Amino acid sequence: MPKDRAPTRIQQKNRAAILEAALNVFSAHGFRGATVDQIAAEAGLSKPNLLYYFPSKEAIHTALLSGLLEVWLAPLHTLDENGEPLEEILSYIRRKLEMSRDLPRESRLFANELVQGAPRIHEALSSDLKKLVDEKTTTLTRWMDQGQIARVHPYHLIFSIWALTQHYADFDVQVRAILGDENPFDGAVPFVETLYRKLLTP
Amino acid sequence: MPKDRAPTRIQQKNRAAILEAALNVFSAHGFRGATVDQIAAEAGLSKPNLLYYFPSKEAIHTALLSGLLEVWLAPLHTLDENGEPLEEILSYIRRKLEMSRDLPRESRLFANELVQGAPRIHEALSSDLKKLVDEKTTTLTRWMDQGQIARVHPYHLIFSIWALTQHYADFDVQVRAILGDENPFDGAVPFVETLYRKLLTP
DNA sequence: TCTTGATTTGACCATTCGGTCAAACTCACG
DNA sequence: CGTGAGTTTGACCGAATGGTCAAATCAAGA
Repeated sequence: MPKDRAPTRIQQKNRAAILEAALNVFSAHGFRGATVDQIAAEAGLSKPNLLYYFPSKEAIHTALLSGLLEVWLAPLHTLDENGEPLEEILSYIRRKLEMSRDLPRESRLFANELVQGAPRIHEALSSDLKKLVDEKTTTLTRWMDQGQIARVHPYHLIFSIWALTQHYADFDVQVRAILGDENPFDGAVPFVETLYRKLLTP
Repeated sequence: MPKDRAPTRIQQKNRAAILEAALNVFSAHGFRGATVDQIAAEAGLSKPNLLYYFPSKEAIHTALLSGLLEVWLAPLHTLDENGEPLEEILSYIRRKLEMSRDLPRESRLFANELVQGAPRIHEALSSDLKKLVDEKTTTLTRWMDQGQIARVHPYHLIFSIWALTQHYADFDVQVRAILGDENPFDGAVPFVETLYRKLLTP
């Protein structure tokens, strides 16, 4: 394996290619369904060469997940307690919808992991994610106490946003099977916006 | 393999045990992640004995999916065009939530399949499912035309119901990691009901 | 250029997996 | 009981898979 000194150009390029390929393969087939050969082929490397950069299939998956968790939670981080409540929530929702549209592989990577019981990220859920959500629900609750948005169960409000937005990435095949040629997001954006305006307007 | 005459008691019992075990294993690990040995062990049979009842792993999966698709879509079938619109929709939603609570394995079985592109049920999506959804959106649209419920995009209304209700089964680990000991459905039922009342009240 | 560490690979290995088969066992019924 | 169909299994097979290793190749600095 490469020394843990400053990474060479080749190391940077190959590590990036591997993670990109792994994102394709893991998100499409799940951890167990993905093969090292498949990832190596997609990254343009031989299998032993790939295993020169990451010690195991599991290590690739872990690196991918932990690297993307930050990206994945970024929109919720930006929910600003000092902003205008309804607009803050709506712009969070819009960003989540954009992520479903622009980063569907990332969404499906997490969906695969979660639906199978999150064996590899259970830890992060009950620590990092819970902490972040608790922090933001505090803000939501304050807004409700001040009558700036309608009072609803704050945790379920967040769950509903996740469910509604990620549905378009995770279950894309189903959505497209029903909508046909219509672009899902053309209808989804105004639908979801209307929904949350009606729900949250006091 | 057993003759296709009237199934014996043993055949009935073993076939049922296999499908039950397969539901456990496939819903927890996905198609690729499940092994025939695992299913056989859970059904209390040896592997060759299991393969005496079903010709292959794929055949078990197919039998399971097609058998459950009917169950899965039953609640939407019962949406009655002659009923009271909002109550019809709300009782559909309640039934879907009950299914997430009582049949989470079935939900995750389909979720696993869908998130990986539905390679084995794509056909059923664009025929049976689309037909059913088209039929019901016609009813929804008529209700909107008559001003009995608010006008929203009918397809996205259905997607939102699926997303919100199935989320509690499919991403159960995540929900529980955040809610802790609180029973998810205690909060989900009133939350979702409020949401759709506000959305759909004209 | 030469050397040394970084990179790449063909060959190989152990294990797992889906599936087969012939032989053995069991059950229902005449 | 006896017998034939229905049921069960141990042993086995070929392919796929994750991973290893020694040897070969490459690249950059002295």
